[in-house]
Amino acid sequence: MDTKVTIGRFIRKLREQKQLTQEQLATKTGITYQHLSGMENGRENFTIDILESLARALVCPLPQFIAGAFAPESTTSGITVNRDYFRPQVPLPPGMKTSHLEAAMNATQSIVARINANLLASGAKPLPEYIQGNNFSGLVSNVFCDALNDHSPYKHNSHQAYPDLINPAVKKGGKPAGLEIKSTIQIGKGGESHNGHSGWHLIACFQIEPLTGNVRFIHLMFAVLNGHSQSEADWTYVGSKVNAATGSRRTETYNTTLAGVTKLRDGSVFLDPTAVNFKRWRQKRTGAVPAYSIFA
DNA sequence: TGCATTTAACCCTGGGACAT
DNA sequence: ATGTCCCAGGGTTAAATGCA
Repeated sequence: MDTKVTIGRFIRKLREQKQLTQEQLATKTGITYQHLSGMENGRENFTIDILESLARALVCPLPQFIAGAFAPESTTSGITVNRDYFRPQVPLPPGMKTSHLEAAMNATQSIVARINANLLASGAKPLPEYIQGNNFSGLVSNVFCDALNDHSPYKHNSHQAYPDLINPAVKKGGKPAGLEIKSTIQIGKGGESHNGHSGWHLIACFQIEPLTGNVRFIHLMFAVLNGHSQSEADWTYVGSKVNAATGSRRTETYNTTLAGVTKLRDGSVFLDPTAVNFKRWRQKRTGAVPAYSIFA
């Protein structure tokens, strides 16, 4: 679609939402209503100055204004993950397939994009700008969990219980196979949690597009980690400390050790090489590099 | 070698459920 | 009311690495 038409339609949409006539908006903007009409219908060009005035009159910051105008297209294109980035040789939890992951990743990206498109279309900010960063990652983690529930054999566990997901069809020692999900924006971070449990873990790294607020998965890694109480634990206890200044107590936390992080990195099942430069990551392992590893 | 960039390590935040 | 167990994570910076 022609850019003038796209922006023009968005101007009309915002104007109607604000219940302004063309004449009223034109007066606020300092242009004639004929000029505004021409812009709304994609006939006339417009300068940056006029766009700024329009955005101001419509109470929508210019960056969000531009993003909003183009957001509907971003919800229908460019939000599916690149299949070439999957590494099918990497071992996955029992019953999990890369096709399940692909569907869940696309569903997650799509949900966030649809929320953002609605927000931007009404002149609001994209979703991540309303939410503190760590909590937004929590949101992504929750949406991704639900998408895996819908698109894989791994189903919701009970609320706030470990692990996040279980595969009831695969039982080991009477217990269903479990999968713990973490999501983060920090590339290659490994795991940081508050339980340090044993079992399958999935770390999903994503990026946030600046203007649209949409998310894009760039790295998924799987590993079976040893719990903090095991002899060769993949977690290190960080402890519960009191901030002397605020009195705030830090929640008990476990970080994955470099050995645990190496296991996870070996299990990189999806990696966008344009966003993740793993070649400089450190490793700590006892045995040989597995054939499926990105380091092999 | 010196500067720029990236990573690993460490410190930090919010909340709820439940037993005592 | 308090403590302990869970849930969800990010931000900063010294050190390591890349590169001209």
